[in-house]
Amino acid sequence: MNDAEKQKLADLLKALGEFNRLSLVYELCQCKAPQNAMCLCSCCNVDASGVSRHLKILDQQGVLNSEKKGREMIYSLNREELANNLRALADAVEANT
Amino acid sequence: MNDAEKQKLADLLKALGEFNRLSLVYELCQCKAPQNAMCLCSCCNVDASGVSRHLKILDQQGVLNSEKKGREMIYSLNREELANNLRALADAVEANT
DNA sequence: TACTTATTTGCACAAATATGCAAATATAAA
DNA sequence: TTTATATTTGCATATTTGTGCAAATAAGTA
Repeated sequence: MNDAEKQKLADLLKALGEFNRLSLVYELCQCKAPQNAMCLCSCCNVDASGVSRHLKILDQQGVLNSEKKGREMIYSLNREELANNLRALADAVEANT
Repeated sequence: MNDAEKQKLADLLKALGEFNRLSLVYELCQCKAPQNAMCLCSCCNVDASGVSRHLKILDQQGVLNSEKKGREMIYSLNREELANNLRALADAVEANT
């Protein structure tokens, strides 16, 4: 793994490694249907602008899928990619044992 | 998942989500045998005190096993626990799909 | 058009974080 | 005991990060 890949993974883990952002991930985890940002505010101890910023960070790291629908932003969890990234690290950790 | 568990997981992910600490994890990943801190310095862009601090953080989050041996601290990767934590999150992410 | 709602952005600020250096500590070796 | 090596800790500092508030933007509704 080269430095760029390692930095990318570190950025992903850092994005997940904040309480309110992880709460957003778990909240979206429970949702069958995509949710708008206001709907996600309730699981967080931050105001709308804070939620917006957290969602943006998660989106930038590929954790979320986002789509603008009218005046709303609709988010859903990018389940497969996130799970794959986590499992790849788990596999690496157990390799060379 | 309650708040305490969520905070614990966030702390683990944050510990992993820093470039030099993730480098240490990958370095230990390659090692068959446990390593002392000086030996691990080489994979990091920080001096010995910085490495010491990073290793302490990883240790506190259960990522590493540590043992004092003479004047050295010997570290190894807590492979199974780390892999299990990552896979548990991956599983949660893909649940309710 | 005017009004409401959803989201983002600019700003300020407090707290956390990563870092290097020097000193302290611990332990092995001469 | 003196010296060398490994690690930790205190301190200062620069940077990053999370946050709220108010204003700006975007888009639906009356």
